[in-house]
Amino acid sequence: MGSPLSRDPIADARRNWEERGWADVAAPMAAITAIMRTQQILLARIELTLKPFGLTFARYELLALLSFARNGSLPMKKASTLLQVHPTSITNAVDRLQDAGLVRRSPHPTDGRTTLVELTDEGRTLAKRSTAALNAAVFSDPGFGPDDVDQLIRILRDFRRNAGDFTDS
Amino acid sequence: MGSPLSRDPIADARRNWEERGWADVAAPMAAITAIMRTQQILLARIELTLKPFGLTFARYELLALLSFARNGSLPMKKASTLLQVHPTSITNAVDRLQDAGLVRRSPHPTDGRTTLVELTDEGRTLAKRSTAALNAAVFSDPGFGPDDVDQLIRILRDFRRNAGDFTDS
DNA sequence: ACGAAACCATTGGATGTCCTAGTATATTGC
DNA sequence: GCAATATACTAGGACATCCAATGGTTTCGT
Repeated sequence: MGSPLSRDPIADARRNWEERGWADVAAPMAAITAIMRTQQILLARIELTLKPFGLTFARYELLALLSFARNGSLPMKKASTLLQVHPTSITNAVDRLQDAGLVRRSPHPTDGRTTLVELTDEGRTLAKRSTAALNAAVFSDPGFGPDDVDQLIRILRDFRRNAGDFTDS
Repeated sequence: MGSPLSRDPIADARRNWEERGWADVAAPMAAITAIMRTQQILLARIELTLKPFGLTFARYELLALLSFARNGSLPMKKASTLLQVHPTSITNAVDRLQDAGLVRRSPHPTDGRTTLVELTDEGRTLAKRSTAALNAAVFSDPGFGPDDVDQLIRILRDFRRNAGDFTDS
C-alpha cells in the first residue's frame, strides 16, 4: 500500500492536536487512532491467512463459534448476540457459508420463529484447519510481547464492559 | 444491536482455546479479538458523531489531514501514504468530498502526473466543526483511563513500528 | 380465548471499503 | 531518445454493514 514512513503519523497528529489547543484530548485521540490502524493491520493479516480457505473473518468467526457450540448448532439470533453483529450480517454470512456447503439451516424444534445454523462435516473440518492456520500465522506471533498482551486484554475488557458489551466481572 | 451479555464472549473464547490445547496462543487470540471488537465500538461512536456533518470516518480523516497541511493541500499519493489506505480509496473519498464542495482538485505546479487535493473554505470550516464534535463526544470521554491511554499508545506504537508502518523512534 | 405487542429471520436497497486490472500521462534513469 | 518507473483515474467485482419494511410466530395481558 505504501512504503514505511520515516515518522509516526499518529504521533504527528497528536502534536497537531496539542498545537491547536486540544491538548486535553490529544492523547485519547492518539490512542483511538492507533486502535483503528492496528485493527486494520491485524485484519489484513487474518484475511490473508483465511483467503486460501475461501473464508473472510466474519465467516470464520461464525464457523469458529459453531465449532464450540454444544452440537455444532446455534440459533441465528444467538450467533448475532455472541458475535455482536447485526442479524442481517448473520443472514448474509450464513447464506455464503451455506453456498459453500459449510453450514446448513434447520428449523428450531420448538420455536417456529428461530432457525438453527448447523455445521456440516465439511464445515467442522474447515473450522479446524483454518483455526490451525490462524494460530500458526497470526496468534503465535501477534506482534505484542506477553506482558503487553495481558495489558491489552485487561484494558480492552474494561472498555468493552463499560461500553455495555457484557456485565460480569 | 443486542442486549448486554452476562458473560464476556472473548473470555469464553479464550477458555475454549485453552481447552482445545491451544493454550499457548489463547491469550494473543483474546487480545486480537478484543482489538477487533473495540475498534467496532469506537468506529460506531465516531460515525454517529460525524453523521450530522455528512461525513464518514474515512472522509473525516482526509479532511482533518488536509486541515493540518501547509496550505490545506496535499498530493493524492501523499494522502494515501499518510492515511495508510489504498490509492483508490483516496480517489473515492475525494470524489465524494468534492461533490459536497469540501475539497477541490488542482494540478500540481511542477509535476504533471500528480494532482493536489485542496480544502475549500467550506471544507476548512467543516473540518473544524466536526473535529470539535469528535473531541467533545468521543475523545474527551474515550472509555479508557489516563494511564491506560498511555499504555495503549505505547503498546500500539511498538506494534505499528514492528509492522512496518514507520521507522523512527 | 383473543388481540396486541414483541420477537425472529429475511428481503431489498443504499453505503462504503478494498482489490485487481487496465489506461493515460508524465517523470526519471540510462 | 528510450525504457522503466510513478501517479491518478476508470471500471468492475467481492464484501460487510446498516436501515426500513415484510411475513410469520410466539408471548402476554385482559
